[in-house]
Amino acid sequence: MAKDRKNGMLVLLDGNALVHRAYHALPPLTNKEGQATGAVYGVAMTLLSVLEKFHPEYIAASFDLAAPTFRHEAYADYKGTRQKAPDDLYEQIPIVKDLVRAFNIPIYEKEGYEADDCVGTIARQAAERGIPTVIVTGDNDALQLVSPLIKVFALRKGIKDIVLYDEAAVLAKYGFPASALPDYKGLAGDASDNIPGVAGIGAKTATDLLAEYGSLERVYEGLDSVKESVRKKLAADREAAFFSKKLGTIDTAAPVSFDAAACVAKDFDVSVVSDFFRRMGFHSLLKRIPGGELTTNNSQLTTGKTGTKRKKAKTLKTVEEIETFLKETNGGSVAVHLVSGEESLFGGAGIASVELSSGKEAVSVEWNGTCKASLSVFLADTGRPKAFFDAKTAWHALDAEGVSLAGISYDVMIAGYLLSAGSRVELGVLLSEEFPDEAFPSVADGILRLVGRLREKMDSVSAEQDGKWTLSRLFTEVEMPLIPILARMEKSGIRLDTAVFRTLSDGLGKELKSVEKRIYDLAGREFNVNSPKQLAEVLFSDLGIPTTGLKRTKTGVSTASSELEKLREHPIVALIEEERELFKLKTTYLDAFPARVDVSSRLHTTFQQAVTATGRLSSIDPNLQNIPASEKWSKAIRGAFVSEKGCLLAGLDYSQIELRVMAHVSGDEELTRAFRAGEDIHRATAALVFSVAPESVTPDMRRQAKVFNFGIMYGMSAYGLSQRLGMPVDEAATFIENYFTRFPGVARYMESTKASAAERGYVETELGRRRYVPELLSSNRALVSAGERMAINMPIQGLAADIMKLAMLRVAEILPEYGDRARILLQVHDELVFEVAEDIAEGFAARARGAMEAAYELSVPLIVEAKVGGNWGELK
DNA sequence: CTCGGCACGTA
DNA sequence: CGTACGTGCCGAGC
Repeated sequence: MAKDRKNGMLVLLDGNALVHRAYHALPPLTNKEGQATGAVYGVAMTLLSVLEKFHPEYIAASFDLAAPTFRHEAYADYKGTRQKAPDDLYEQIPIVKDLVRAFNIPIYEKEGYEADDCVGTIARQAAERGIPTVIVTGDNDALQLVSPLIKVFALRKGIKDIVLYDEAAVLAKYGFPASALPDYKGLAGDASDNIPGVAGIGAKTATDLLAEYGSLERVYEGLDSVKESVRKKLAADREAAFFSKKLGTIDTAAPVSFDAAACVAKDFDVSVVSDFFRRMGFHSLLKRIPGGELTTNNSQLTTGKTGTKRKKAKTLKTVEEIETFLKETNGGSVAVHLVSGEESLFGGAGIASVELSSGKEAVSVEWNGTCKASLSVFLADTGRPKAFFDAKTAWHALDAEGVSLAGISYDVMIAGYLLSAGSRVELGVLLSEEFPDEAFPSVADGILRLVGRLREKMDSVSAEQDGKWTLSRLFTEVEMPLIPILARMEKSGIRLDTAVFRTLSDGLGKELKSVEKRIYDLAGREFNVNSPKQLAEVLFSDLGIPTTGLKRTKTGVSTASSELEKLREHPIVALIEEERELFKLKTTYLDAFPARVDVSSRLHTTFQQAVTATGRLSSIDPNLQNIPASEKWSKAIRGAFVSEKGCLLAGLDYSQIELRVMAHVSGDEELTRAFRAGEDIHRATAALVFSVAPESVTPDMRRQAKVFNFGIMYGMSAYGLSQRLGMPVDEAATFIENYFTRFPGVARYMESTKASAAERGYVETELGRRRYVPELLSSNRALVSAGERMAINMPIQGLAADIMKLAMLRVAEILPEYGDRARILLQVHDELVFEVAEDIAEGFAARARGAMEAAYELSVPLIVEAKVGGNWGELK
């Protein structure tokens, strides 16, 4: 939970306690020099988590110094029973100090004092000045410091298991207030520090005494009223009790003094921290430092906030300066980069500043006051063209602050994606690929430069495309206008009846228990059914089921359901399949989704526009494009996706869009004829390949033809087909041969696509969307075959995706007529889900259907089926 | 802890 | 040895 910027909070790190905790929580890691780094890694992880979580305004760390403390001088056995920590732990302490210094964090330490004395003293001093403080430690001793202004962030078992203790949490844990913890040690002692306490008094008695008397002193004052058995023990060890309390008390009067100015959390030098992480081999942590992924080994390219080697963007502070800057752009395109507070580990949530670049000049503007107001006008102005990397995310960030974004003219993320669909599109990657030797004064400047570079590249691709459509047209007329539509869909979300999910989950939980029990009975022992490894062991070794004819995976015999199918006779197989099915449903959907709904019970996905190799959208966090649709579960699960009161859901899906597209791109006469005649395409296919009259096609023949139709589009082999249909390979081969004789246009399409892909290295859709297929250049035959299948499929799947995007644009055009009474919620590749006011639902569905069918002209009809209902389950 | 492999949900 | 995705769990290895 990110806090506001300037929250005035102080974070104090107990260096030694964190090192100890991290050392024991992680396996013994080493960097490539063989240096032990496990504890350093753990502390680095913790530090990053703390910064990401609190964004403190002040921060400091403390470490023990070697000299003995007053505790050792007063008590020779202090920590006497503690095993000396291994050398490779101590070796890491100086490295952890380097880590802390790399982050520009001051260190407080004092000879004769332990780190927690320094931490306690600083915390007390800060609290006296009204500064809220969080102590980060791996040690519960610090809990005694908890007060209204002081909290303790304590690592427990691992390093991910962290609890933030305030007064109530300490009281709940111990049954007495935080301040009484030293008294508790006085009574019960502390074996880990070899603090004796009162002999014979343990946790239970100590807690009872403190709950009643409040402190050690009061216990002894009221000794007469304590029951005899305990009184005797207390009386005998009076001196030890007070001495133990003293030993167990953190000294908050250590000779250190909190210097707020010195502790102000400064933006650190990204290159220093990233160099440190590289030296340690912590490559996975690089991406957690803002701008860290943009740094190269020797920090040449640093687009983070504080790289030292590049000139800084000028910071504008007044509305006049902003207006002057905008005026000088002469209405030209301005690149915009919103800097979130999160991007600085010492910032906070929300937008912190905005970087703008006109090409001539790059500036940064703080996001507050009149500057924010002035920028808002600019951002909402349709007439001011603005370029972004990932405009949709910016749209949401601005929307969250009540600012509208219009005039999105260029998104370099989308442009980069269209130019290299399939490879990952990240700003840092694009910049270093296009401008390897340059540093940019601001991210916005890099974006603006990319606009120019990617536009040139796209123009040159478009120049070699001779159809009606080109990559540039696809970009300008389809992908760019789609951005605000997707943003609105994501913002709308879809309502989930969480009660339905919870009830289903409970039911499935019980069902799972019973299925598991039956599996264990049959197996003769308990094991983890969800572990393919353990399952294989049980099936093939314990139960002795023969593995002949089964596929193997890298790690052993496959237990995929298609393989288990072959073991049907054994009663355990059906149970395993049921277990997997129920488990998947429960964990992926039923348990995960209710936790993600907003206050209105709506679930918001993110549609990714720049990831798939074919032009489809993808849906993540959560994926709403793979909600079960099977006969068995769709009613229960999709039924819980409901319409708002007074509204209905409308589901409009393209019927057989990919097969229609295949008919279109292949020009196959028979396929085209069947679609034009409105025939059932699978039945028609079956009639042809089985050489029977359409009316004599049996359901099983139709099922086989359906498998076949899809198989063809994916470039399926005879072997694959035989597997799917459970027939011998030669029979499947005959089947395929027969198909291609009956559909010669499809055969020609396959061959010509493969040939042109091999020659040019890429395939395209009719709208100019391109996919490069480097696999075709491989010398590995399997890879080439895989490449051929991708090449065959992409123009089909891709054009279907293009058509759907066009349809979304056409539908979005009619939405304003309905005001806020109709909106798009979801896209599931060939289906759109709308939420519409009840009274107009049917009428709207008819309009939207018309828009979708007219989205693009194919040589065969595009047919859309529309259904209206109160929930998603009723729409199929 | 992080990440690859497996399994499985969708079109 | 059929395309395109995302997610959850396990278990090896960092």
